[in-house]
Amino acid sequence: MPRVELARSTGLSFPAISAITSKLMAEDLLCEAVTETATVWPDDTDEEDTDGLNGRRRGRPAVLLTLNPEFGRVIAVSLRMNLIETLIADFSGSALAQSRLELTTRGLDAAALCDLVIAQIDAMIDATATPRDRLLGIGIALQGIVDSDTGRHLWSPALSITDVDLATPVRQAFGVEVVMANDAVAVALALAAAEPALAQGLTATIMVGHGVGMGVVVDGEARDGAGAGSEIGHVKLAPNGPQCRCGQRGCIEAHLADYALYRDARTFLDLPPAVSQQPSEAQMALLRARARAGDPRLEQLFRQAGHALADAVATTISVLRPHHIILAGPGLQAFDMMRSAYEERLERAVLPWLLKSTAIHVRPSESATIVDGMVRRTLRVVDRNHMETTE
Amino acid sequence: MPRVELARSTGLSFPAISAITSKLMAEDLLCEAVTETATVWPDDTDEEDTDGLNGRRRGRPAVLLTLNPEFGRVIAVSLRMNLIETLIADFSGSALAQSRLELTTRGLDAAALCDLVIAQIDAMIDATATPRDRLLGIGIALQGIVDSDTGRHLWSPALSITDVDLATPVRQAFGVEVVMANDAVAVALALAAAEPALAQGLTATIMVGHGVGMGVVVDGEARDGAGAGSEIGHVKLAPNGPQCRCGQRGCIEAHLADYALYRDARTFLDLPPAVSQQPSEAQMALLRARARAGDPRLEQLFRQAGHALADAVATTISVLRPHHIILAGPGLQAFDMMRSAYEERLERAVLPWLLKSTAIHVRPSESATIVDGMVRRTLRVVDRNHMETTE
DNA sequence: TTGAATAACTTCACCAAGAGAATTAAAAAA
DNA sequence: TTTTTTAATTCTCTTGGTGAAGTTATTCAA
Repeated sequence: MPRVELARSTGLSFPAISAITSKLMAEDLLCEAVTETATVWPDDTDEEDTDGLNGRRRGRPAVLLTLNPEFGRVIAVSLRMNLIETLIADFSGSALAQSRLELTTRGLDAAALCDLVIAQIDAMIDATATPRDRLLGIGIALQGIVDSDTGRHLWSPALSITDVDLATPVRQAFGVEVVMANDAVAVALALAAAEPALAQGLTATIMVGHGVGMGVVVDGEARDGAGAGSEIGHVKLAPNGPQCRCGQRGCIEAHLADYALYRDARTFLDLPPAVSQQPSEAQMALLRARARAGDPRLEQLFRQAGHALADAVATTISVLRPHHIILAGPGLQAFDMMRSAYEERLERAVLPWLLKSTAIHVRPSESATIVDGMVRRTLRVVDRNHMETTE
Repeated sequence: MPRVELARSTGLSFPAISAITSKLMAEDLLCEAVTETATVWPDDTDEEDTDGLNGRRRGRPAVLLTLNPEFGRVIAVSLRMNLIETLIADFSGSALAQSRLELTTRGLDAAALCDLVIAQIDAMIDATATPRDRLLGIGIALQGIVDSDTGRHLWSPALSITDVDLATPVRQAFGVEVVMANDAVAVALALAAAEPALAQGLTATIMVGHGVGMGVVVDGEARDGAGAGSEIGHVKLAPNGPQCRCGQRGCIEAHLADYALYRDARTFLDLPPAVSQQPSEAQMALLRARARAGDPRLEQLFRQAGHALADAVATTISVLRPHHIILAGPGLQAFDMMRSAYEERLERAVLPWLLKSTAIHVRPSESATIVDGMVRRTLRVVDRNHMETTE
């Protein structure tokens, strides 16, 4: 945040940083933070003189620079099974307002969907009294297949329509940049931002929840274009496996996603029916509770899910050879029940030399992670465009 | 090749190109080609004035620039099952000499392997009377797992030893840059260079031969670091499938690689034994001939191989979502017998929206493709280093 | 309180890379 | 020969950066 730190991290010289930051401050994009009395310093020196003055050092103290939160705002939308989540954030990424709209998404046609998304965005703008010219960008995270080149939404389990262009109408409605991404990419970004260790090298985030998706992040940044999102959930484990929502059989998702577990459990257990085959969070919690209570059939179901998860990880390691794999999403709340089956299968499904060179992290993230990550992605794109235009 | 073309392709201004090229010419890196009488022009104009003068146009003709072949030389080594192939090329990438050394690679220890590789390189230098200071780089393409960060050779089916550091001794012996890569990456580069259409966007090259590997090329360049090479061959199709050389079971490779096909065929057919379980090219040709002659058991074997190939393609598409997939390597010489099974399986194993957005190309390349691609890779790295140091 | 000491910034002179305009060069067409 | 056309160079100028020196704000020690 202080200029010295910027100089160190960018490798640029000190005068260059000075020039750039003063230009950005003239644009009101950056501003100097109020000098706090208890400034925390990075403890990168091995000196013994750690005096009692709360980490203060001699010399002129660094002036902290922050993004001016008032420079503008971005809106992130997460569109998934029976849920449209919307969030508006200021330029520093802090949330100002959010909304959740539950509805049967599979009942929508393309026009209705666009109208709905636009209405949600409008509502956010109104709720926070955001001037139109202060809206800098809109990010839409989608559950399903996004064409990385065109941004079109090719297919989603949440929708009965295919090949939807959501970006163009929204861009026309608000006249700002619209960023489309797979929701797993958004989660991957949020997790990489939260843990700096995961923002080093190639990180693949497998998100297990309503579906099974994957996002790829390189050095903390989403990969542009092809290769950013992945449909690991629709890799086939067996030619004649269980039915998947995608229409094919034997997909990893059909063994591992919440809808698959709930559907399979209902064949031998009395459980309340799910709306559009999509169990709610409460229903999934119930399922886990019953399994933990010791139902051997449910235990077997979660063991099979563990196998499927191991196969997803094994395939990802073999094909992508990432430095890190993050297992994320609400589905991981049942990881304790999958663990032994997962580990046993993983051992046999990946070459040991590959397994050794990949670190696997389990982070059962919440649903808010999607819009959080999407805000980051959108801000990043807005930033980049701004640089290019004012350069 | 001419300066105008460089300006167009790089987007730099004309004076900039002039300055850069004249600097490089002073370094003897570039030189002007002799003005040929029948200069071939790019036919990018739609003008009707295509006179009979063999494509000549009005105006000052462009001076063709070429890399000075005498600027230096690079050596590429391909290390694979029972074979060490070596090639020395001039700075323009033209081969000057090559050698093939057949031996039982699995009998070597680390020191013997290093000595052997160094001896092969020495032989190439001597054979072409290359002054030591003219050797700019050495590229080594390996069958097996290469650690993209350290360049260590973690595991190879061709060797009984694991975790070998071949780069350091070779670098010390010759004092030049040593580039390590998976052999599939080398093939991918060679194919991308041969067909400009394949050098656009993300291209995954699946090489089927002694093993099954994959190389990833983005816009004609090998991806650096993690994610360049992939062990798609060791993705598992079934937990208890056929035995693979890697020690695990059910790998794609164990259904598809030449050694697997030959081994399985020998269980029901009289065929000459293979050296170290590695059938020769002649033996594989014999196998294909017998299958084409109409042996139903062999036809079934190749159909199963077709299924495994489809699964490899399906997994690659789902995880990587590339623009192009190239199926390459000698194993594809039997593609006609795999085709129907391959197509039928592929249809069921990939989401149609993904399949539609990936172009699949079949290129049964020869073995020389590996060293060819490795020369390109090495030249590219040497170039880059040169730029950085003289900058 | 008052001056070192220290560290964060700033200013200034300078350099290098590239852009645009005008100039020179080499060939075909008139 | 002269004109036209296209390639390449030269010149000037802007821009984005560096290094060296100067300025400012703060702690510590006399």
